[in-house]
Amino acid sequence: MFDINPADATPIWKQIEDGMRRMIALGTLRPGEPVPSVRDLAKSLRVNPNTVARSYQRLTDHGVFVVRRGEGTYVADEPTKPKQSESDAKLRAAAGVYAGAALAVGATLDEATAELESNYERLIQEHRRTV
Amino acid sequence: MFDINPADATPIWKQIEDGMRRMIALGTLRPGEPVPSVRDLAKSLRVNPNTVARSYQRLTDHGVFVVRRGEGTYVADEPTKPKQSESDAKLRAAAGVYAGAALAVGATLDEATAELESNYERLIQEHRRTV
Amino acid sequence: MFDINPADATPIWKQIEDGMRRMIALGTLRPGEPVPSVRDLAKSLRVNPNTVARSYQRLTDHGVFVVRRGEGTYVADEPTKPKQSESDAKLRAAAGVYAGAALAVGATLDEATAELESNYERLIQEHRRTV
Amino acid sequence: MFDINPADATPIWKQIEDGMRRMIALGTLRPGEPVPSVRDLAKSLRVNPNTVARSYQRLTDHGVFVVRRGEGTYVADEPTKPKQSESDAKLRAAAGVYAGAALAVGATLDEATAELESNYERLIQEHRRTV
DNA sequence: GTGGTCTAGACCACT
DNA sequence: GTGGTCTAGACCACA
Repeated sequence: MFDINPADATPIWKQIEDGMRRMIALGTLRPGEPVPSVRDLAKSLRVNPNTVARSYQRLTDHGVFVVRRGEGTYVADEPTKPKQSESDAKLRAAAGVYAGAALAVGATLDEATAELESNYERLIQEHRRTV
Repeated sequence: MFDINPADATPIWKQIEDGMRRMIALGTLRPGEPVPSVRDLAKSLRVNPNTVARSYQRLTDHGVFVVRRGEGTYVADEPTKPKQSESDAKLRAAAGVYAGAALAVGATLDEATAELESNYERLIQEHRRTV
Repeated sequence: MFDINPADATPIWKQIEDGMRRMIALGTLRPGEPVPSVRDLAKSLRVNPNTVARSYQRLTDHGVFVVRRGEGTYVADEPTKPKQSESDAKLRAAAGVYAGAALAVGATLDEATAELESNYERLIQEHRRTV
Repeated sequence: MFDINPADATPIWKQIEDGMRRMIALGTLRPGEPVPSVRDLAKSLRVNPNTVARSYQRLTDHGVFVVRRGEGTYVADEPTKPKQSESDAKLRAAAGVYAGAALAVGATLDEATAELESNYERLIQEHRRTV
Protein backbone atom coordinates (compact mmCIF):
# COMPACT_ATOMS: atom_id res chain seq x y z
CA MET A 1 0.00 0.00 0.00
CA PHE A 2 2.86 2.31 0.82
CA ASP A 3 6.49 2.02 1.75
CA ILE A 4 8.10 1.90 5.15
CA ASN A 5 11.53 3.39 5.50
CA PRO A 6 13.29 1.80 8.47
CA ALA A 7 16.22 4.16 8.07
CA ASP A 8 13.96 7.17 8.60
CA ALA A 9 13.96 8.35 12.18
CA THR A 10 10.18 8.61 12.07
CA PRO A 11 8.68 5.82 14.18
CA ILE A 12 7.32 3.02 12.07
CA TRP A 13 3.90 3.18 13.68
CA LYS A 14 3.73 6.83 12.67
CA GLN A 15 4.81 6.06 9.13
CA ILE A 16 1.95 3.60 8.96
CA GLU A 17 -0.52 5.98 10.53
CA ASP A 18 0.46 8.77 8.14
CA GLY A 19 0.36 6.39 5.22
CA MET A 20 -3.20 5.42 6.06
CA ARG A 21 -4.27 9.01 6.46
CA ARG A 22 -2.73 9.81 3.10
CA MET A 23 -4.60 7.01 1.41
CA ILE A 24 -7.83 8.29 2.85
CA ALA A 25 -7.05 11.88 1.98
CA LEU A 26 -6.31 10.81 -1.58
CA GLY A 27 -9.46 8.73 -1.84
CA THR A 28 -7.57 5.51 -2.43
CA LEU A 29 -9.23 4.27 0.72
CA ARG A 30 -12.88 5.29 0.93
CA PRO A 31 -15.25 5.61 3.91
CA GLY A 32 -16.77 2.27 4.80
CA GLU A 33 -14.14 0.27 3.00
CA PRO A 34 -12.28 -2.45 4.88
CA VAL A 35 -8.62 -2.06 5.67
CA PRO A 36 -6.11 -4.92 5.58
CA SER A 37 -5.94 -7.06 8.69
CA VAL A 38 -3.17 -6.27 11.12
CA ARG A 39 -1.39 -9.53 10.27
CA ASP A 40 -1.63 -9.11 6.51
CA LEU A 41 -0.36 -5.58 6.55
CA ALA A 42 2.40 -6.52 8.97
CA LYS A 43 3.52 -9.28 6.64
CA SER A 44 3.40 -7.15 3.51
CA LEU A 45 5.28 -4.31 5.19
CA ARG A 46 7.68 -6.75 6.88
CA VAL A 47 7.01 -5.18 10.19
CA ASN A 48 6.15 -6.43 13.66
CA PRO A 49 2.36 -6.95 13.98
CA ASN A 50 2.41 -5.13 17.30
CA THR A 51 3.60 -2.07 15.46
CA VAL A 52 0.74 -2.21 12.99
CA ALA A 53 -1.71 -2.81 15.82
CA ARG A 54 -0.45 0.30 17.52
CA SER A 55 -1.14 2.40 14.43
CA TYR A 56 -4.61 0.92 14.00
CA GLN A 57 -5.36 1.56 17.65
CA ARG A 58 -4.44 5.20 17.30
CA LEU A 59 -6.45 5.59 14.13
CA THR A 60 -9.40 3.95 15.84
CA ASP A 61 -9.03 6.17 18.88
CA HIS A 62 -9.05 9.19 16.61
CA GLY A 63 -12.22 7.99 14.89
CA VAL A 64 -10.54 7.41 11.55
CA PHE A 65 -11.10 3.67 11.70
CA VAL A 66 -13.98 1.74 13.22
CA VAL A 67 -13.78 -1.83 14.42
CA ARG A 68 -16.71 -4.17 13.82
CA ARG A 69 -16.13 -6.93 16.30
CA GLY A 70 -15.58 -10.27 14.70
CA GLU A 71 -15.56 -8.72 11.25
CA GLY A 72 -12.57 -6.51 10.93
CA THR A 73 -11.52 -2.91 10.70
CA TYR A 74 -13.05 -0.35 8.34
CA VAL A 75 -12.56 3.24 7.39
CA ALA A 76 -15.05 5.28 9.41
CA ASP A 77 -18.16 6.35 7.51
CA GLU A 78 -17.76 9.96 8.45
CA PRO A 79 -14.04 10.22 8.81
CA THR A 80 -13.56 12.77 11.54
CA LYS A 81 -11.90 15.73 10.02
CA PRO A 82 -9.23 16.93 12.36
CA LYS A 83 -9.80 20.53 13.33
CA GLN A 84 -8.32 22.88 10.82
CA SER A 85 -6.23 24.47 13.54
CA GLU A 86 -4.61 21.17 14.40
CA SER A 87 -3.82 20.35 10.82
CA ASP A 88 -2.33 23.78 10.37
CA ALA A 89 -0.15 23.38 13.41
CA LYS A 90 1.13 20.01 12.23
CA LEU A 91 1.84 21.34 8.77
CA ARG A 92 3.65 24.35 10.17
CA ALA A 93 5.79 22.24 12.47
CA ALA A 94 6.72 19.87 9.65
CA ALA A 95 7.50 22.81 7.41
CA GLY A 96 9.80 24.26 10.04
CA VAL A 97 11.75 21.02 10.28
CA TYR A 98 12.06 20.75 6.52
CA ALA A 99 13.10 24.36 6.10
CA GLY A 100 15.73 23.91 8.80
CA ALA A 101 17.12 20.83 7.11
CA ALA A 102 17.17 22.55 3.73
CA LEU A 103 19.10 25.51 5.07
CA ALA A 104 21.50 23.22 6.90
CA VAL A 105 22.55 21.57 3.64
CA GLY A 106 22.74 24.92 1.93
CA ALA A 107 19.77 24.40 -0.35
CA THR A 108 18.02 27.39 -1.86
CA LEU A 109 14.31 27.90 -1.49
CA ASP A 110 13.86 26.93 -5.11
CA GLU A 111 15.70 23.68 -4.64
CA ALA A 112 13.73 22.91 -1.52
CA THR A 113 10.48 23.65 -3.30
CA ALA A 114 11.40 21.54 -6.29
CA GLU A 115 12.31 18.61 -4.09
CA LEU A 116 9.06 19.01 -2.22
CA GLU A 117 7.04 18.96 -5.40
CA SER A 118 8.69 15.87 -6.79
CA ASN A 119 8.21 14.01 -3.52
CA TYR A 120 4.62 15.17 -3.24
CA GLU A 121 3.88 13.86 -6.72
CA ARG A 122 5.79 10.67 -6.08
CA LEU A 123 3.74 9.85 -3.03
CA ILE A 124 0.52 10.50 -4.89
CA GLN A 125 1.62 8.21 -7.70
CA GLU A 126 2.54 5.48 -5.28
CA HIS A 127 -0.87 5.58 -3.74
CA ARG A 128 -2.68 5.70 -7.06
CA ARG A 129 -0.75 2.70 -8.27
CA THR A 130 -2.12 0.70 -5.40
CA VAL A 131 -5.68 1.08 -6.64
CA MET B 1 22.36 32.26 18.16
CA PHE B 2 19.32 30.19 17.33
CA ASP B 3 16.45 28.66 19.16
CA ILE B 4 15.98 25.19 20.49
CA ASN B 5 12.50 23.82 20.19
CA PRO B 6 11.96 21.31 22.98
CA ALA B 7 8.57 20.41 21.54
CA ASP B 8 10.16 19.27 18.30
CA ALA B 9 10.91 15.57 18.33
CA THR B 10 14.28 16.28 16.75
CA PRO B 11 17.03 15.58 19.27
CA ILE B 12 18.51 18.70 20.76
CA TRP B 13 22.03 17.80 19.67
CA LYS B 14 20.77 17.59 16.09
CA GLN B 15 18.97 20.90 16.36
CA ILE B 16 22.23 22.45 17.46
CA GLU B 17 24.20 20.74 14.71
CA ASP B 18 21.75 21.86 12.05
CA GLY B 19 21.60 25.32 13.52
CA MET B 20 25.36 25.67 13.26
CA ARG B 21 25.38 24.39 9.71
CA ARG B 22 22.70 26.91 8.84
CA MET B 23 24.67 29.77 10.32
CA ILE B 24 27.67 28.75 8.24
CA ALA B 25 25.59 28.27 5.11
CA LEU B 26 24.09 31.73 5.62
CA GLY B 27 27.46 33.32 6.27
CA THR B 28 26.55 34.43 9.76
CA LEU B 29 29.44 32.29 10.91
CA ARG B 30 32.53 32.54 8.71
CA PRO B 31 35.48 30.20 8.18
CA GLY B 32 38.14 30.66 10.83
CA GLU B 33 35.80 32.40 13.22
CA PRO B 34 35.52 31.11 16.76
CA VAL B 35 32.28 29.55 17.88
CA PRO B 36 30.90 29.96 21.39
CA SER B 37 32.51 27.73 23.97
CA VAL B 38 30.63 24.60 24.88
CA ARG B 39 29.81 25.94 28.30
CA ASP B 40 28.67 29.34 27.07
CA LEU B 41 26.38 27.98 24.42
CA ALA B 42 25.02 25.44 26.86
CA LYS B 43 24.19 28.21 29.27
CA SER B 44 22.57 30.45 26.69
CA LEU B 45 20.51 27.60 25.26
CA ARG B 46 19.75 26.34 28.76
CA VAL B 47 20.97 22.92 27.86
CA ASN B 48 23.42 20.51 29.42
CA PRO B 49 27.01 21.10 28.27
CA ASN B 50 27.32 17.45 27.32
CA THR B 51 24.59 17.92 24.77
CA VAL B 52 26.36 20.84 23.15
CA ALA B 53 29.64 18.93 23.28
CA ARG B 54 28.05 16.11 21.37
CA SER B 55 27.02 18.44 18.56
CA TYR B 56 30.42 20.10 18.46
CA GLN B 57 32.16 16.79 18.32
CA ARG B 58 30.07 15.60 15.42
CA LEU B 59 30.74 18.81 13.57
CA THR B 60 34.43 18.41 14.30
CA ASP B 61 34.40 14.82 13.08
CA HIS B 62 32.79 16.00 9.87
CA GLY B 63 35.41 18.66 9.37
CA VAL B 64 33.05 21.58 9.86
CA PHE B 65 34.72 22.70 13.07
CA VAL B 66 38.33 22.50 14.15
CA VAL B 67 39.52 22.42 17.75
CA ARG B 68 42.63 24.18 18.93
CA ARG B 69 43.46 22.35 22.09
CA GLY B 70 43.09 24.39 25.19
CA GLU B 71 42.02 27.37 23.13
CA GLY B 72 38.62 26.78 21.74
CA THR B 73 36.60 25.72 18.74
CA TYR B 74 36.60 27.41 15.35
CA VAL B 75 34.82 27.10 12.05
CA ALA B 76 37.11 25.15 9.74
CA ASP B 77 39.06 27.23 7.26
CA GLU B 78 37.87 25.21 4.32
CA PRO B 79 34.50 24.08 5.58
CA THR B 80 34.27 20.63 4.07
CA LYS B 81 31.58 20.76 1.54
CA PRO B 82 29.67 17.57 1.95
CA LYS B 83 29.50 15.77 -1.35
CA GLN B 84 26.69 17.09 -3.44
CA SER B 85 25.23 13.60 -3.49
CA GLU B 86 25.01 13.47 0.28
CA SER B 87 23.37 16.86 0.56
CA ASP B 88 20.92 15.84 -2.12
CA ALA B 89 20.09 12.64 -0.30
CA LYS B 90 19.47 14.49 2.94
CA LEU B 91 17.31 17.06 1.22
CA ARG B 92 15.34 14.39 -0.58
CA ALA B 93 14.75 12.42 2.59
CA ALA B 94 13.59 15.50 4.46
CA ALA B 95 11.33 16.45 1.56
CA GLY B 96 9.80 12.99 1.59
CA VAL B 97 8.98 13.29 5.27
CA TYR B 98 7.46 16.72 4.80
CA ALA B 99 5.47 15.70 1.75
CA GLY B 100 4.16 12.70 3.63
CA ALA B 101 3.10 14.83 6.57
CA ALA B 102 1.42 17.34 4.27
CA LEU B 103 -0.57 14.68 2.49
CA ALA B 104 -1.50 13.08 5.79
CA VAL B 105 -3.19 16.28 6.97
CA GLY B 106 -4.81 16.75 3.59
CA ALA B 107 -2.81 19.80 2.61
CA THR B 108 -2.53 20.72 -1.05
CA LEU B 109 0.81 21.18 -2.70
CA ASP B 110 0.22 24.91 -2.75
CA GLU B 111 -0.46 25.02 0.95
CA ALA B 112 2.63 22.94 1.68
CA THR B 113 4.74 25.19 -0.52
CA ALA B 114 3.41 28.34 1.08
CA GLU B 115 4.12 27.03 4.55
CA LEU B 116 7.61 26.02 3.48
CA GLU B 117 8.35 29.46 2.12
CA SER B 118 7.23 31.29 5.21
CA ASN B 119 9.27 29.02 7.44
CA TYR B 120 12.31 29.30 5.20
CA GLU B 121 12.16 33.08 5.35
CA ARG B 122 11.53 33.03 9.07
CA LEU B 123 14.66 31.00 9.76
CA ILE B 124 16.76 33.28 7.61
CA GLN B 125 15.46 36.31 9.47
CA GLU B 126 16.22 34.70 12.80
CA HIS B 127 19.81 34.09 11.83
CA ARG B 128 20.30 37.52 10.36
CA ARG B 129 19.04 39.07 13.56
CA THR B 130 21.92 37.47 15.40
CA VAL B 131 24.50 39.42 13.47
CA MET C 1 35.13 -10.27 23.04
CA PHE C 2 38.26 -8.23 23.51
CA ASP C 3 40.02 -6.48 26.32
CA ILE C 4 39.93 -2.91 27.42
CA ASN C 5 43.20 -1.51 28.61
CA PRO C 6 42.49 1.24 31.14
CA ALA C 7 46.18 2.06 31.31
CA ASP C 8 46.24 2.91 27.62
CA ALA C 9 45.64 6.60 27.01
CA THR C 10 43.34 5.71 24.13
CA PRO C 11 39.75 6.57 25.08
CA ILE C 12 37.68 3.55 26.00
CA TRP C 13 35.06 4.31 23.38
CA LYS C 14 37.80 4.22 20.74
CA GLN C 15 39.22 0.98 22.05
CA ILE C 16 35.77 -0.52 21.70
CA GLU C 17 35.29 0.91 18.23
CA ASP C 18 38.65 -0.39 17.05
CA GLY C 19 38.04 -3.73 18.71
CA MET C 20 34.79 -4.14 16.82
CA ARG C 21 36.40 -3.17 13.55
CA ARG C 22 39.13 -5.71 14.18
CA MET C 23 36.63 -8.47 14.85
CA ILE C 24 34.91 -7.68 11.57
CA ALA C 25 38.20 -7.42 9.68
CA LEU C 26 39.22 -10.80 11.08
CA GLY C 27 35.89 -12.38 10.27
CA THR C 28 35.10 -13.19 13.89
CA LEU C 29 32.05 -11.01 13.43
CA ARG C 30 30.29 -11.51 10.11
CA PRO C 31 27.94 -9.25 8.11
CA GLY C 32 24.36 -9.56 9.31
CA GLU C 33 25.34 -11.04 12.63
CA PRO C 34 24.02 -9.46 15.81
CA VAL C 35 26.45 -7.76 18.14
CA PRO C 36 26.12 -7.83 21.91
CA SER C 37 23.56 -5.43 23.30
CA VAL C 38 24.90 -2.20 24.70
CA ARG C 39 24.05 -3.24 28.22
CA ASP C 40 25.56 -6.70 27.92
CA LEU C 41 28.82 -5.53 26.47
CA ALA C 42 29.00 -2.78 29.04
CA LYS C 43 28.59 -5.33 31.79
CA SER C 44 31.15 -7.74 30.40
CA LEU C 45 33.70 -4.98 29.82
CA ARG C 46 32.83 -3.41 33.18
CA VAL C 47 32.24 -0.10 31.56
CA ASN C 48 29.40 2.40 31.64
CA PRO C 49 26.70 1.64 29.05
CA ASN C 50 26.91 5.20 27.77
CA THR C 51 30.50 4.57 26.77
CA VAL C 52 29.58 1.50 24.77
CA ALA C 53 26.62 3.34 23.25
CA ARG C 54 28.97 6.02 22.05
CA SER C 55 31.09 3.48 20.19
CA TYR C 56 28.07 1.74 18.71
CA GLN C 57 26.65 5.00 17.52
CA ARG C 58 29.84 5.99 15.79
CA LEU C 59 30.01 2.62 14.11
CA THR C 60 26.39 3.02 13.06
CA ASP C 61 27.04 6.48 11.71
CA HIS C 62 29.90 5.07 9.67
CA GLY C 63 27.72 2.34 8.26
CA VAL C 64 29.55 -0.49 10.00
CA PHE C 65 26.58 -1.38 12.20
CA VAL C 66 22.87 -1.15 11.53
CA VAL C 67 20.20 -0.81 14.19
CA ARG C 68 16.86 -2.53 13.98
CA ARG C 69 14.72 -0.46 16.25
CA GLY C 70 13.61 -2.23 19.36
CA GLU C 71 15.43 -5.35 18.25
CA GLY C 72 19.11 -4.82 18.49
CA THR C 73 22.29 -3.94 16.64
CA TYR C 74 23.77 -5.91 13.77
CA VAL C 75 26.85 -5.85 11.60
CA ALA C 76 25.89 -4.14 8.36
CA ASP C 77 25.24 -6.44 5.44
CA GLU C 78 27.67 -4.64 3.22
CA PRO C 79 30.12 -3.33 5.75
CA THR C 80 31.09 -0.04 4.21
CA LYS C 81 34.65 -0.30 3.20
CA PRO C 82 36.24 2.95 4.15
CA LYS C 83 37.93 4.45 1.15
CA GLN C 84 41.35 2.99 0.66
CA SER C 85 42.77 6.47 0.98
CA GLU C 86 41.26 6.92 4.43
CA SER C 87 42.52 3.61 5.69
CA ASP C 88 45.95 4.43 4.34
CA ALA C 89 45.94 7.77 6.07
CA LYS C 90 44.98 6.22 9.39
CA LEU C 91 47.63 3.55 9.06
CA ARG C 92 50.27 6.08 8.15
CA ALA C 93 49.38 8.31 11.08
CA ALA C 94 49.49 5.39 13.49
CA ALA C 95 52.79 4.24 12.02
CA GLY C 96 54.24 7.71 12.49
CA VAL C 97 53.28 7.72 16.14
CA TYR C 98 54.75 4.29 16.71
CA ALA C 99 57.95 5.07 14.83
CA GLY C 100 58.32 8.23 16.85
CA ALA C 101 57.90 6.36 20.11
CA ALA C 102 60.35 3.68 19.04
CA LEU C 103 63.00 6.24 18.16
CA ALA C 104 62.36 8.09 21.40
CA VAL C 105 63.25 5.04 23.46
CA GLY C 106 66.22 4.31 21.23
CA ALA C 107 64.82 1.15 19.71
CA THR C 108 66.22 -0.04 16.40
CA LEU C 109 63.97 -0.69 13.45
CA ASP C 110 64.43 -4.41 13.98
CA GLU C 111 63.34 -4.20 17.57
CA ALA C 112 60.34 -2.12 16.65
CA THR C 113 59.38 -4.55 13.91
CA ALA C 114 59.75 -7.54 16.18
CA GLU C 115 57.58 -5.96 18.82
CA LEU C 116 55.00 -5.08 16.19
CA GLU C 117 54.86 -8.64 14.94
CA SER C 118 54.41 -10.18 18.34
CA ASN C 119 51.63 -7.76 19.20
CA TYR C 120 49.94 -8.25 15.85
CA GLU C 121 49.91 -12.01 16.37
CA ARG C 122 48.78 -11.64 19.95
CA LEU C 123 45.73 -9.59 18.97
CA ILE C 124 44.79 -12.09 16.30
CA GLN C 125 45.03 -14.93 18.78
CA GLU C 126 42.88 -13.05 21.26
CA HIS C 127 40.15 -12.57 18.71
CA ARG C 128 40.31 -16.12 17.46
CA ARG C 129 39.92 -17.38 21.02
CA THR C 130 36.56 -15.68 21.18
CA VAL C 131 35.12 -17.86 18.45
CA MET D 1 64.04 20.59 14.54
CA PHE D 2 61.06 18.34 14.12
CA ASP D 3 57.43 18.67 13.24
CA ILE D 4 54.43 19.06 15.49
CA ASN D 5 51.17 17.57 14.32
CA PRO D 6 48.31 19.40 16.02
CA ALA D 7 45.81 16.97 14.51
CA ASP D 8 47.46 14.05 16.26
CA ALA D 9 45.79 13.15 19.51
CA THR D 10 49.19 12.93 21.18
CA PRO D 11 49.65 15.91 23.50
CA ILE D 12 51.91 18.53 22.04
CA TRP D 13 54.19 18.55 25.06
CA LYS D 14 54.70 14.82 24.53
CA GLN D 15 55.41 15.29 20.86
CA ILE D 16 58.10 17.75 21.85
CA GLU D 17 59.48 15.52 24.55
CA ASP D 18 59.63 12.55 22.22
CA GLY D 19 61.15 14.67 19.50
CA MET D 20 63.93 15.75 21.81
CA ARG D 21 64.58 12.21 22.93
CA ARG D 22 64.74 11.12 19.31
CA MET D 23 67.28 13.79 18.46
CA ILE D 24 69.45 12.65 21.33
CA ALA D 25 69.03 8.98 20.48
CA LEU D 26 70.06 9.76 16.92
CA GLY D 27 73.03 11.84 17.98
CA THR D 28 71.74 14.98 16.34
CA LEU D 29 71.80 16.49 19.78
CA ARG D 30 74.90 15.52 21.76
CA PRO D 31 75.61 15.48 25.51
CA GLY D 32 76.65 18.91 26.74
CA GLU D 33 75.21 20.71 23.76
CA PRO D 34 72.79 23.57 24.34
CA VAL D 35 69.17 23.21 23.36
CA PRO D 36 67.06 26.01 21.91
CA SER D 37 65.52 28.40 24.39
CA VAL D 38 61.92 27.81 25.31
CA ARG D 39 60.84 30.94 23.49
CA ASP D 40 62.78 30.23 20.31
CA LEU D 41 61.52 26.70 20.05
CA ALA D 42 57.99 27.82 20.82
CA LYS D 43 58.16 30.34 18.03
CA SER D 44 59.63 27.97 15.48
CA LEU D 45 57.12 25.27 16.34
CA ARG D 46 54.28 27.81 16.52
CA VAL D 47 53.31 26.56 19.89
CA ASN D 48 52.50 28.11 23.23
CA PRO D 49 55.74 28.69 25.24
CA ASN D 50 54.08 27.15 28.28
CA THR D 51 53.80 23.93 26.36
CA VAL D 52 57.48 23.88 25.49
CA ALA D 53 58.35 24.76 29.07
CA ARG D 54 56.36 21.79 30.25
CA SER D 55 58.34 19.44 28.02
CA TYR D 56 61.66 20.93 29.11
CA GLN D 57 60.62 20.60 32.73
CA ARG D 58 59.84 16.92 32.29
CA LEU D 59 63.09 16.29 30.45
CA THR D 60 64.97 18.09 33.19
CA ASP D 61 63.16 16.13 35.87
CA HIS D 62 64.16 12.93 34.11
CA GLY D 63 67.77 14.01 33.96
CA VAL D 64 67.86 14.29 30.20
CA PHE D 65 68.40 18.05 30.30
CA VAL D 66 70.29 20.12 32.80
CA VAL D 67 69.67 23.77 33.51
CA ARG D 68 72.63 26.09 34.14
CA ARG D 69 71.05 29.05 35.84
CA GLY D 70 71.42 32.23 33.90
CA GLU D 71 72.92 30.40 30.95
CA GLY D 72 70.38 28.11 29.49
CA THR D 73 69.43 24.49 29.08
CA TYR D 74 71.79 21.76 27.93
CA VAL D 75 71.69 18.12 27.16
CA ALA D 76 72.92 16.27 30.24
CA ASP D 77 76.52 15.10 30.09
CA GLU D 78 75.63 11.57 31.01
CA PRO D 79 72.17 11.31 29.63
CA THR D 80 70.40 8.97 32.01
CA LYS D 81 69.59 5.90 30.11
CA PRO D 82 66.12 4.85 31.03
CA LYS D 83 66.11 1.36 32.45
CA GLN D 84 65.90 -1.19 29.73
CA SER D 85 62.76 -2.57 31.32
CA GLU D 86 61.01 0.78 31.09
CA SER D 87 61.96 1.29 27.49
CA ASP D 88 60.76 -2.18 26.67
CA ALA D 89 57.43 -1.55 28.35
CA LYS D 90 56.94 1.69 26.46
CA LEU D 91 57.83 0.08 23.18
CA ARG D 92 55.53 -2.83 23.83
CA ALA D 93 52.61 -0.54 24.72
CA ALA D 94 53.14 1.57 21.61
CA ALA D 95 53.38 -1.56 19.48
CA GLY D 96 50.09 -2.81 20.89
CA VAL D 97 48.35 0.41 19.97
CA TYR D 98 49.79 0.38 16.46
CA ALA D 99 48.97 -3.28 15.90
CA GLY D 100 45.40 -2.64 17.05
CA ALA D 101 45.01 0.28 14.69
CA ALA D 102 46.46 -1.71 11.80
CA LEU D 103 44.06 -4.58 12.34
CA ALA D 104 41.15 -2.17 12.68
CA VAL D 105 41.74 -0.82 9.19
CA GLY D 106 42.25 -4.31 7.86
CA ALA D 107 45.95 -3.93 7.13
CA THR D 108 48.12 -7.02 6.82
CA LEU D 109 51.23 -7.45 8.89
CA ASP D 110 53.31 -6.78 5.81
CA GLU D 111 51.53 -3.52 5.13
CA ALA D 112 51.89 -2.47 8.74
CA THR D 113 55.58 -3.33 8.71
CA ALA D 114 56.18 -1.50 5.45
CA GLU D 115 54.45 1.61 6.76
CA LEU D 116 56.47 1.41 9.95
CA GLU D 117 59.73 1.22 8.03
CA SER D 118 58.99 4.15 5.82
CA ASN D 119 57.97 6.29 8.77
CA TYR D 120 61.01 5.22 10.75
CA GLU D 121 63.26 6.22 7.90
CA ARG D 122 61.39 9.43 7.35
CA LEU D 123 61.83 10.53 10.93
CA ILE D 124 65.52 9.75 10.81
CA GLN D 125 65.92 11.78 7.63
CA GLU D 126 64.07 14.70 9.15
CA HIS D 127 66.40 14.76 12.11
CA ARG D 128 69.52 14.35 10.02
CA ARG D 129 68.47 17.22 7.79
CA THR D 130 68.44 19.48 10.78
CA VAL D 131 72.14 19.04 11.38
C1' DG E 1 39.84 29.32 30.55
C1' DT E 2 39.19 25.40 26.84
C1' DG E 3 37.46 20.69 25.20
C1' DG E 4 37.38 15.42 26.32
C1' DT E 5 36.08 11.48 28.94
C1' DC E 6 33.58 8.80 32.05
C1' DT E 7 30.10 7.54 35.41
C1' DA E 8 25.48 7.35 37.27
C1' DG E 9 20.97 7.44 36.75
C1' DA E 10 16.66 8.75 34.78
C1' DC E 11 13.27 8.73 31.13
C1' DC E 12 11.59 7.73 26.61
C1' DA E 13 10.19 5.25 22.41
C1' DC E 14 10.11 1.13 19.78
C1' DT E 15 9.27 -3.87 19.19
C1' DG F 1 14.02 -6.59 26.02
C1' DT F 2 16.32 -2.98 22.66
C1' DG F 3 18.76 1.62 21.60
C1' DG F 4 18.46 6.96 22.17
C1' DT F 5 18.52 11.11 24.77
C1' DC F 6 19.41 14.11 28.44
C1' DT F 7 21.02 15.70 32.89
C1' DA F 8 24.32 16.18 36.60
C1' DG F 9 28.58 16.12 38.18
C1' DA F 10 33.30 14.77 38.47
C1' DC F 11 37.98 14.54 36.75
C1' DC F 12 41.58 15.22 33.42
C1' DA F 13 44.69 17.30 30.03
C1' DC F 14 45.88 21.24 27.45
C1' DA F 15 47.26 26.10 26.80
